[in-house]
Amino acid sequence: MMGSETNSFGFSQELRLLSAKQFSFVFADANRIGNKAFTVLFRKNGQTHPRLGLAIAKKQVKLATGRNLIKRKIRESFRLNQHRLPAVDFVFMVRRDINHMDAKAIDDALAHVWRKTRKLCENY
RNA sequence: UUGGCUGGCUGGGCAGUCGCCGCUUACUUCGGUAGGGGGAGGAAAGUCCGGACUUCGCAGGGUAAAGUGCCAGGUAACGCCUGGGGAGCGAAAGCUCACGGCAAGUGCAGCAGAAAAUAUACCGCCGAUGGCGUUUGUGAAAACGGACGAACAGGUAAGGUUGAAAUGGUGCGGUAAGAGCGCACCGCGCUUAUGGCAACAUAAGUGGCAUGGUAAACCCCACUUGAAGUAAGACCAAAUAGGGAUCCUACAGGUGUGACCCGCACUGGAUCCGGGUAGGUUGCUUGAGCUUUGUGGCGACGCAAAGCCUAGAAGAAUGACUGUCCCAGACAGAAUCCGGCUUACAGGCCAGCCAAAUUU
RNA sequence: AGGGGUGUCGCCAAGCGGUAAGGCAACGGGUUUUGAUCCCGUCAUUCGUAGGUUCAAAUCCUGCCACCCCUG
Repeated sequence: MMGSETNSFGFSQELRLLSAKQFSFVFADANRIGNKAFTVLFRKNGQTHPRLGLAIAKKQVKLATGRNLIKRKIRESFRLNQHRLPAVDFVFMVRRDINHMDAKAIDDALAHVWRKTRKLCENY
């Protein structure tokens, strides 16, 4: 069942939010999910696939290595789960508590976000 | 072997699967597909210095401002590095040092202390010399002399409890008391000689102490510096607004350069046309490059030859998962590029040196 | 990425080489029947931190740390 029409688990340009306009579109009228690690905004995009945008603030995560690590984690998880997600645009923002979390806790937080999104979108 | 010092290297390895960003080759229905190959650091960091590169009117003169500060060398350049000198620390190997000038000028030093920069007043010491007082000797008297006293003139800077710092130090002589007043040694200054490119060192002579401290106080001396920064800038170009180039005239005023002055450019009129915001392309990686060998130099480093191409993004790429091995992986992520400095850093490896103990 | 600035008591701050002002707040006491007001007293051994210069540093110099602002 997974990946019935597209077998690829790639992460190309179409799956990302690229311009400021696309980000503004999400911010203008967004649904909000939160947990310990993230605040996630999402909005239906009218396409056949979901898209991902990242907004990892320097204020929340000080070190560049730390920010890179978080972005990689999110992208990786999104890449592997992309075919189970509804066609919405995501914008991920981080909370300060993420500094004290290990890799496994961040994975759990991401799984929580994907589950919650699916549930909310079924109600549309 | 233990402890210490110095210099350098390294910064998890291997295999598989799924992904990301350039390059290159082939195919292509021009969307892509397949193969090959590459893809963070020693600090990529702080932005503290120095350059390259680019633009501004091409940076000329003077002032101001800022920086550097023993000497010599290295370098594209430096506030960096190397070697040397001096001072300090250490038993040693070795380490540390903003290390020009207060005998050009000005300023500053609370409290305490006699006094804080002027060698003089005060306390004190002396009172030899001169005068004064008392007493006494000689003498007829004038006068002359002796002893004692006060501290009037005067001499003196030895001593004076302080302080961060007190006007060369110690000893001997000397004296009324004292004093570089004299002498010896030490310190300091000056002169000469020798060694050294020089900083400086050594020796001899000489002065009789002059030159207290503070320039990370103003300052003086020597040397250096135009400014901004790749979001610099260049090119292609929807929109919108009116400007731009060339020639001529004027030199008053205004505007412009990192601050000011000089200097310089522009502003006026006539003639002729294209302009440049969003967005895109470029700048963008071959470079004071790396490796090896030889060679000159104590060394930093230079020279020569051969070989190599080693990230270039634009929401921003190196990761995730699984297995396995070990000592269980620190600090940390390129954004124009180099040379340094500074700061962070689990551990591991190599070389040289010093000390102690032991063994041969 | 580049450029600029600020750190002094719980808060707002002055001081810029010689003993760290002041206000608010807090605490203790007085006045008052009680409260408010008012009055008196207490409150900084290391001025963000580590060194250096000086006899003496919050102040001068150097290196770090934290926070804030500007350009786009």
